[in-house]
Amino acid sequence: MTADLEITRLGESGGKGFEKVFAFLRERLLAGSLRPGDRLIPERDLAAQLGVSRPILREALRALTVLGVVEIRDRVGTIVRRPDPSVLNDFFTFAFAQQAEVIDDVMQARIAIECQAVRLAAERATVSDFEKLQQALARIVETIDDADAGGVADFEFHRAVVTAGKSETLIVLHQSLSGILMRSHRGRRELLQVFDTMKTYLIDDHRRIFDAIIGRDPEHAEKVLREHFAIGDDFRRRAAIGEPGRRSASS
Amino acid sequence: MTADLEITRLGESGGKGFEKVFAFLRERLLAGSLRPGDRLIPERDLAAQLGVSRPILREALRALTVLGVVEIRDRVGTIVRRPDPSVLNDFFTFAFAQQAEVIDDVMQARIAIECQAVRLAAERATVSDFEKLQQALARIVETIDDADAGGVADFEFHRAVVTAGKSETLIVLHQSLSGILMRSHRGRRELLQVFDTMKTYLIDDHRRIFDAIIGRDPEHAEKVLREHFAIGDDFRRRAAIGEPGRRSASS
DNA sequence: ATTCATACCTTGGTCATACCAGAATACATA
DNA sequence: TATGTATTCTGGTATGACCAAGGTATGAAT
Repeated sequence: MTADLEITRLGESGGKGFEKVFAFLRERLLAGSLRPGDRLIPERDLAAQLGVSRPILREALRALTVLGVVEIRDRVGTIVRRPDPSVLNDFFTFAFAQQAEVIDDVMQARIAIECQAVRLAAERATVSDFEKLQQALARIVETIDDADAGGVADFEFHRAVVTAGKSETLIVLHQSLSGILMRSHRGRRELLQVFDTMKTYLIDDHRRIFDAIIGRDPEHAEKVLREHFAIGDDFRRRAAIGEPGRRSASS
Repeated sequence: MTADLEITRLGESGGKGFEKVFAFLRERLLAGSLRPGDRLIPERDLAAQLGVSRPILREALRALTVLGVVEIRDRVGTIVRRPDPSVLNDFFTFAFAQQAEVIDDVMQARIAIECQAVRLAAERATVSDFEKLQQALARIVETIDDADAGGVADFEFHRAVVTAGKSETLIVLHQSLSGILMRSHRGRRELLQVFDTMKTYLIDDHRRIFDAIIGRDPEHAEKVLREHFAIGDDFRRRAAIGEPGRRSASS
């Protein structure tokens, strides 16, 4: 369906062109005049009705695009999108990137998200989730000797945990934060730092997390996951100071 | 200072105009070639170097603007901004507008953030933080009979807790999530649902959280905070189904 | 030499027009 | 009715131009 905008007295709208248009569209979007799935009228017409040129109208539409509010489909039209939190990725990428020193800080947020998610997972996980977790766990065992693939498997397991939590918001935040960590040097290095003593830690810890979820024990699940992060951090810390870490994992 | 972009082999960059430019700028921003405070070269020059027209270049710049990455100053230039979390609010306004059903989900994320933050707070809080928390606590007691002010005081306390955690990432996320919850109907209603039995709950719970932080006990702090949320959720649930909730707060 | 007023250049803000390519649609044909 | 083709519609992009005000250099006045 095409949403025909009721344009009324545009001249008095404050702002200079872009600001005016953007504000107008935002109002329509937030008020609900424009609903997900609606298709805006053609750019030329809309620009004319709003009293601005097409380039300016497009600036506003593009701005709404990066906000995930609308989607401009080539040779089709501009349609209102269903609020999709995934656009947060772009934002977080900018917000936290380039600040290498905040990686540890971002990690804290990831821990926060996962610890909450694992609780929810223990309550909400379905049989399907169990299977996914099982597979992820198996993958970790399989790739235990491959640094790269192992890192991916590790990440996938954690992602499966969060997914099992069934919280869209947590899933989105986790995805965003993971992206940041992935891009960081430390994040990549982490994937490579797999010495022998780490293998059992990796496998056993993840299995315990899995068991806790299966056992529907949120409290224990979080506890185990939290320890998992603590130990991982310990490993990373040792690696950072140059200690080979060939000794046992006893702190 | 003016950041002169080293343009190299632009033709091969994938994407169609806007996408190409946006990707290029994003890469520069993320890589650190462009740092906060830097001023981009004039639009005309930049457009020429990137091989696109000025309108397209402006679309990309405008997109970066809504992401809070750069700031276009009229008749001055485009300068790279320091990551400013405040733009998240504008963003979330769209992302979760009129989607009341996701409020509970967002709340899960808030719980996640705060539970992690309170742990950190118990470890990192300074004397200054203690004072802030003390004041926030006192404010809660003062405004216990005022629904509006009380709601604000409650929020301020939680904010103080997160702040005391000294994690920029958690602070940013908390602020954003709080913004969403504030704007929601349920969020506002929550502030109004202050029946008598809730008063002691409000005061006692927050005091216990405060004590746990003072006592440098992360484990206990999280436990208390989590219970606090659970009870609050219980209150809200009862209010939602119409039960006056005059009974005691026992489970 | 210092101060200050003025003209000039720069730079973002905007508009109008034009062309392209492909999706959507209408229409003619088998 | 089914199908292939021509037309229209729509976004994607490029040019060139004009405006207004911030910056700056110039030069006169002190």
